[in-house]
Amino acid sequence: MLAAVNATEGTDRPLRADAVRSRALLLSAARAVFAERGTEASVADVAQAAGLGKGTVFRHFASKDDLVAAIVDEMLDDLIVTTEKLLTANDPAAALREFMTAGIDLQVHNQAFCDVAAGASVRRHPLVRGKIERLESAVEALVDRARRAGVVRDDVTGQDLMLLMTGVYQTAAPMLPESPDLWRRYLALTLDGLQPQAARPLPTPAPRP
Amino acid sequence: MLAAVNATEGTDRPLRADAVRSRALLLSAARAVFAERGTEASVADVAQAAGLGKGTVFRHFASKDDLVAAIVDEMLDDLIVTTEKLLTANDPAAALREFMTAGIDLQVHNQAFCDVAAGASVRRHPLVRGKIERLESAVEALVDRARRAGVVRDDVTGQDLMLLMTGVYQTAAPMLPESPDLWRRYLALTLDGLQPQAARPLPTPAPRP
DNA sequence: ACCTGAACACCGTTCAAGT
DNA sequence: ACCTGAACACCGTTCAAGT
Repeated sequence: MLAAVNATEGTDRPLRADAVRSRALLLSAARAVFAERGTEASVADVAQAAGLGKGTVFRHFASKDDLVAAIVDEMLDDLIVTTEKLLTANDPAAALREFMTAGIDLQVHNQAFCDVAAGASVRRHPLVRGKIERLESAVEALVDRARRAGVVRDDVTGQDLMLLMTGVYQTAAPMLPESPDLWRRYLALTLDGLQPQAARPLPTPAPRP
Repeated sequence: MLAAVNATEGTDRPLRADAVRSRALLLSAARAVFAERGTEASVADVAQAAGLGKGTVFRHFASKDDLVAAIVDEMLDDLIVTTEKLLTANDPAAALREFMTAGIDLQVHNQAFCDVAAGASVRRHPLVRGKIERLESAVEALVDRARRAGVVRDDVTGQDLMLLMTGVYQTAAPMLPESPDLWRRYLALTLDGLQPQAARPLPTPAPRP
């Protein structure tokens, strides 16, 4: 019930060699299993893929959510790096489009990431929330640049772009088994709505950052 | 394992009076419970809310999915009626916007409906699939009218509008607890992208109907 | 310190026993 | 015919017993 016996409980004294190995095996197994079958794959499945007992999972991660959060955290790091690189790209409009493409691609190829992008409980996990905010501020900078270049309407925010990124994926999701590229259609449609020329006043303000 | 003992198994001889009552109690309880807490509420909870044993649920519905499908089916019927009424509205652009609003409103106020609109397994249920197709053809007619009036770009289909309806909801979903009206922002943004003036060529064709 | 599997409270589903 | 709750195979999580 309480804070649980995480390997790094409070103070982080060094792990024993076998524990280091177990942790790495678990993370690697979780990456593969959750990517393919989503977060509803069982903890027992992850433990088996790692060649360990399922009790060991809970020695290293206080809950299944904590394990999922660790995986998703890595993926968010990758996306943050990609986004920050795009901040120095030549074409600000293309940079914005490439951020959206990278984020949606991640969801298409990783079932775990799109579970989280949609409402899964891991979204509220402190580790994940923090990373989402870091990503959001990088995207905010990306939008600012595009706005100054006059290639995006001036009433949209970085958070809008973040939400639209997952929204575009979700729009196409029901058809993706039959039409794996359909998300590109709804991305294009969304980008058309983001043009300054298309702008009509929005009825609801962006939520406070 | 097999087709299961649904109350209307194959031939539908009339139900006994107590069975009619039980079925009605179950449907009514399921409506309330699933609307509030989504489809992850347990069958035991529905049974308890109906004042019946949980075994009774499976006498009337072969699986939990069948029960959810019965509820969602009713909601789709309502949305179909609303949509068909809109076919005779004066303003074709407003009619399209009102369809989207009605569909999103349903998701905002009914957790079960938005579980299904997102990828839940019930989406593939034959009962639900059939109703979605009926709704889709009504929406197709709505789009045709708007297209002929020149108020919507000519490369979008009824299915596009259906997918966008659930997509707009999903876009706002993570923020809805804090900003319950935020979906109106993304609906407006999406409608801006649907204007003929905003249209740039789309990279991926609509899936075959 | 770390790993493990049996044990617990849940879930959807089945079915023998009651009316 | 219909209802019921115990029983089953799962799930996430805990923890005593092993190394």
